[in-house]
Amino acid sequence: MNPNEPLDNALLDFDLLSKLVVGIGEVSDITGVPQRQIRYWEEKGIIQSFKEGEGTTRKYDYLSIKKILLVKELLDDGFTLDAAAKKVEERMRIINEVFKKLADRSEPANE
DNA sequence: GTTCTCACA
DNA sequence: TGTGAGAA
Repeated sequence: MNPNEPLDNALLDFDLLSKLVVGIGEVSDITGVPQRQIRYWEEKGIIQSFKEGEGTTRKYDYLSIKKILLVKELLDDGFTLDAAAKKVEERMRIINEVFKKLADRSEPANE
């Protein structure tokens, strides 16, 4: 973990992460958070998922997974869901900005 | 495999 | 706040 973050590596990660879409089962396996808990948090509104097309199963993208991971850490730090939700929202704001920039770089209109 | 609701601690 | 079980 160097203090400087090479954008080249970030671009590779972004391409991979942006395509990462999994169900609640995968998310629970990756994050280590039980499905009930994930649904529970979503029920509280601290995280949100999306249905793909007319499907019923929840789909989680990297941002959602990141949120779940963040909430998990926050809760472990002694925060409540409400407190964690606030911090998560602020964090997501920054992450969204970075992703937007990454997306812009990842889609060069021309060589 | 997933979803939901009811109930309990 | 988080989990159990049953049912679809």
